Amino acid sequence: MYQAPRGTADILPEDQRYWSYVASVTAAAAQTSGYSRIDTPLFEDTGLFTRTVGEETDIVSKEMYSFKDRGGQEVTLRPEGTAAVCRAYLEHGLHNQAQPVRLYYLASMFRYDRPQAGRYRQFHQFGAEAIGDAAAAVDLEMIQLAMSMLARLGLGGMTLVLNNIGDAADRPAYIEALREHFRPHLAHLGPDDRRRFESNPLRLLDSKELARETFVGDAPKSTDYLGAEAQAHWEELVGYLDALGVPYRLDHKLVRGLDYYTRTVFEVHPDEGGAQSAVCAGGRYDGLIEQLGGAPTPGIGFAAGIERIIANLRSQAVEVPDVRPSPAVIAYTGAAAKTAAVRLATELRDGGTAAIVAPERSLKAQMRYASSIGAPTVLILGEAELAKGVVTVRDMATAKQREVRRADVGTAVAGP
RNA sequence: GUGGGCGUGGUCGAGGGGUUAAGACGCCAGGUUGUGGCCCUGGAGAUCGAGGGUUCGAUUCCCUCCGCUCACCCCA
Repeated sequence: MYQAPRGTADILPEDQRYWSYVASVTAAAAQTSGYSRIDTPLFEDTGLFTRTVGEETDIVSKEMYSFKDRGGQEVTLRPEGTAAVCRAYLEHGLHNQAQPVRLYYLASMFRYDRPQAGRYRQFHQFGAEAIGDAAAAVDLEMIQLAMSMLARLGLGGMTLVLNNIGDAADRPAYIEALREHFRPHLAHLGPDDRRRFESNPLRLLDSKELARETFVGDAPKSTDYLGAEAQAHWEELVGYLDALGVPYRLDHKLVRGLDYYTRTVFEVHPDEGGAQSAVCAGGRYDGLIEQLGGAPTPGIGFAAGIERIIANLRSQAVEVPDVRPSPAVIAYTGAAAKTAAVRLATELRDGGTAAIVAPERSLKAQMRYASSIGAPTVLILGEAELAKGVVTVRDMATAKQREVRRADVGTAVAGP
């Protein structure tokens, strides 16, 4: 027997309601903030990701679904959305439109990870990007979009975590300061953390092994190493958040895994959550467009994990409407009635009324079938009805039924 | 890639080295003459993840592999 590939999942009819709910609510939230939908290809040139996300990041170095197509092109199933949106922004000259350009997407992403709770190899993200405006007000807008989207979904207990990792120019001094700070403790570090010390000292800040160590809490803060402009930008953003009463938690240990982030970085976590719990994460990427060959252009965005959002909808028991159809069922007895049943079903569908013909069983079994699929009404066609030119219309909720002339069935079923 | 837990019919889930492997849900059919949801009865459906080993005999013990799952790395 075949199984779905590791880390992938089938979305069965009974679960579809969560997906359509999330799709419609997130789209409405995005549009309320002025964001337009964009869709980009499922795969891209591999170089798009290696150059933007970062060669040394785990995403690029070990998690990409890359392959060579029949023409010899190196392509990769997209592991994240921002790079592709920026590519499209440049490719279609969106920098010639009024800036900033506000875009959102809802799409599958692919990462070759070991699956665990809240993490899949094929997963889905809602993402929003605002490209072409460096103003702190846009940072605020992006954060508000993330938070309002979660609120619209009916999710509570979400905490915004915020930090500022400075501009690319600020980074070297900060990294050096971190190394200085951790160097005396090198002897106490495990192999993973020694590796971090060398490759990416920022990662030491969110190391789980070191989470209890006081010398991590005492580590230098990136916000103390901001250049003048980044500092002003940061103070403006925090000022907005405070003025508007947006609750947030400043976390100097929040660093993000992708190379392109600058200045503002943020995540949203449920207060109750397991290991892989962030539902939203994002930040500013002021160097990315330029890195892709465009003019220096600021940008900011975030992505939300749909599977994680749905997990929270379930755990918080948020009411989500069922989207499965509930067609009228046409029951019949006798061979002659079958043709009449098929004809009636056709007419109803042509008139826009959902209708199906019951499976060929006893009337009792047809009724049971109609009941179990949640049919609101059953239309019964038997010898008696055929002879009289009527259809028996049974309301399944009230168990009341009446005879309706054949010609009037369409309006009787469709009407309230 | 590393480590822990698990792997019995569609689903959940007992059991146990030896005649026909419980039960529940679901599915199908009946409970008289053309009618659902409750109830009752019956039925179909499992080579007990795969391969190998120990044994007179294994689904039950051992090994390997595969899969699921949780955690690490990392991340939505």
